[in-house]
Amino acid sequence: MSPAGSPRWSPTTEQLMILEELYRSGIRTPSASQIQQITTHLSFYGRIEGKNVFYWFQNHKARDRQKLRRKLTKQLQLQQQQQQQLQLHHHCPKLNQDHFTNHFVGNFGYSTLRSTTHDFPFFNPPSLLFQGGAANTSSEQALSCKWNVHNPQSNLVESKEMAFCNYGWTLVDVDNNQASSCCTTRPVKTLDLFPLTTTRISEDCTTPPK
Amino acid sequence: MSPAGSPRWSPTTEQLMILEELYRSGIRTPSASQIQQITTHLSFYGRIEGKNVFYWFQNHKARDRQKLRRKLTKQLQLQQQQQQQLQLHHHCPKLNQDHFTNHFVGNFGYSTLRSTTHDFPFFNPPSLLFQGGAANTSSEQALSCKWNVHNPQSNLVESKEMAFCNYGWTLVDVDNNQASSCCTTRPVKTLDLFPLTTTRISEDCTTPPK
DNA sequence: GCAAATTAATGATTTATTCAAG
DNA sequence: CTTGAATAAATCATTAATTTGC
Repeated sequence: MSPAGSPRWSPTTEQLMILEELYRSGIRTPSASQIQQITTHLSFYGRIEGKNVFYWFQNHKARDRQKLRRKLTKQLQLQQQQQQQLQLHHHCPKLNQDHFTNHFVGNFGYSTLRSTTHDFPFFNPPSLLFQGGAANTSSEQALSCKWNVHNPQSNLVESKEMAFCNYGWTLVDVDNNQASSCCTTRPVKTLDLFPLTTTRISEDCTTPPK
Repeated sequence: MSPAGSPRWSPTTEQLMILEELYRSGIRTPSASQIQQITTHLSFYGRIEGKNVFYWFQNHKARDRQKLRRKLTKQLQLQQQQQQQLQLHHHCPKLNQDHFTNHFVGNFGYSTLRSTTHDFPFFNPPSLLFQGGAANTSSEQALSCKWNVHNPQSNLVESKEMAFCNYGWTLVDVDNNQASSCCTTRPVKTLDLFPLTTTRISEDCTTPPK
């Protein structure tokens, strides 16, 4: 029933574990090069394509956020309920200073949580990686585009290449092996994503965080 | 000041005219192959990349919808205002049949328009096109992915290829030169997008619609 | 007329929502 | 119900119109 091609990728346990490891390590929106490297690496454990890696991170990030939001709104509701219950039970016993103070503190706590929901405290920027060769410049008329750009700062002509990333296309600076400057430039470093053999992965993270 | 590389593409007049022509002809979400063909065609009039075409359609469609929505809400507001004014001036003169009829017709007109906003009456499905060769199957490990899928219906193994389209990646059925069935399958026909020489474009639409 | 300063369009990204397979 | 895949909405950022003062 599923000999060669299932219409939809489903990650093997090892693939999932590695992906989650990478996610935990801070990677959220891998670049094209990263995706390629991850894909290559994970294809050792089973069929996988670049788009699968791409979508996995996309969804995982989104659903993390979603989970957080729900948690917070639930907390908020609980808090509000508790407040109401307090008010109900005590039923305006005196309308004294204490009453108002309590109320205010409650609201304050709420708005704090809200703002936390918006700018997520997602660790440090992702640790990036670029291999020596980068994406091999394949046939000219392929679906990836290449072009040259004159950099007024360095007064040099850099060749750019379109690669998929972050929905749609993203630029890959071919010369520097670096994410293009047209995106908000994040600190891009040359780290190795897989410095060890992957056996180290199966250390203790047997239960993926629910 | 803008010799080779501007960080952002800005379409030439001809390019714009052709794009709008295509849009008017019904194309909304061109497939990878379409984008490639359009890009090739438009590159005759100036620098252009596949992603530009892709984004252009994305944005144009979205902003069309937006425009429509605003128009309709404005209409709605006007109608409601008029109704209120009517009620103020006439001030329940008789509460007769006519009054209610009027009111009802107003609301009816609105809700009809609303539903129109949702499932857009965008003409017929886009007239598609696929050239003979399609995307040449370039180097194996490039940023586009290829794989095989077993089709239970035809009992054949089809090769698929990832191409960019509709945000992120989309499948291109290499064997059939046809958009993948994983997307909502629209009637795909083999029509020529540019049957005539492009000189026919500059007929009368000298002023792009503001 | 013509540049500096604002504003409006619109190209490019990111985030949220939806669909559908398992 | 989970989650891979796809689409739509919202947002950011740069360019082009335009206004304004000279």
